[in-house]
Amino acid sequence: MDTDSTGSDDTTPRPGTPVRGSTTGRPIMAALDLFGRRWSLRVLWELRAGPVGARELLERCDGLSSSVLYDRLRELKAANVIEQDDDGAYRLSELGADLGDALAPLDAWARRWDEAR
Amino acid sequence: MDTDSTGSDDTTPRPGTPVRGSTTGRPIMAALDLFGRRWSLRVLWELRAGPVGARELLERCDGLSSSVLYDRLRELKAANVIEQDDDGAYRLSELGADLGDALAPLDAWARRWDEAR
DNA sequence: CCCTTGCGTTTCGAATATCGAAACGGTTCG
DNA sequence: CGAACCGTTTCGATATTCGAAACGCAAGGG
Repeated sequence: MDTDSTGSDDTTPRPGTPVRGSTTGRPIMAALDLFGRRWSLRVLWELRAGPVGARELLERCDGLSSSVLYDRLRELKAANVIEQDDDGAYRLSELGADLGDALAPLDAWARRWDEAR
Repeated sequence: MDTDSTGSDDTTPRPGTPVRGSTTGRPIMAALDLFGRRWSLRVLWELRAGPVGARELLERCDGLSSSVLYDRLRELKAANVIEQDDDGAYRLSELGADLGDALAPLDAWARRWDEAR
């Protein structure tokens, strides 16, 4: 069924690949597509602190269903943002850790957003 | 239909409000919910450069349907991230402009992501 | 041994979000 | 008047997500 052992598929946004809503292939557009999928950013967020197993991710993200979680994990893995260690738990790749850092300003913004409520 | 003239509704994430997937109301969770909706980040991205009309937003975001666009515009407006000027065009609020800045590292990351492909 | 517990994972019908195209009302300009 | 543009709404078709159940596997206890 899937000849690609990496788990990638042609619906996973990657830089250099045409993306939903944009045929330019600009990296930011691929990123906005990938992270615009529900729970995508949240899963990333929960992985910042360190490796987390799939079942614990489900507990931490109340309302996330396992089917969608595994869709996201597949996509993020195919995008080289996360990896899976030998005991099955998921963790950010080197690139993914950078992404976590890139998301810090968003966290800071959200706090200002809260104060301005 | 809607008694609130600001256009807000109880499905629009706001800081201090319980959010899909989290009852803690932590600001970042509300943000991740709001921006995890399809086209949400992209619309924000297209507004960074300045005011844009709805019909032009539709052209810039190939694949975005008008119905969803207006859902997003309503949500972002209710969240005080964007505003609408007198001639109908949309622009970032002060808070929204800060958000645009907070998203810059994501753009930088996406480029590194592209290089590491 | 079996039985329970916890894990990562898959399946599939139901609920919801998004698409896609058409239309409405308003304004401007010829 | 009528064509062209605008912001906006509607609604059936399609895609995504939910939600709960189950599978196979490994570890540990009775």
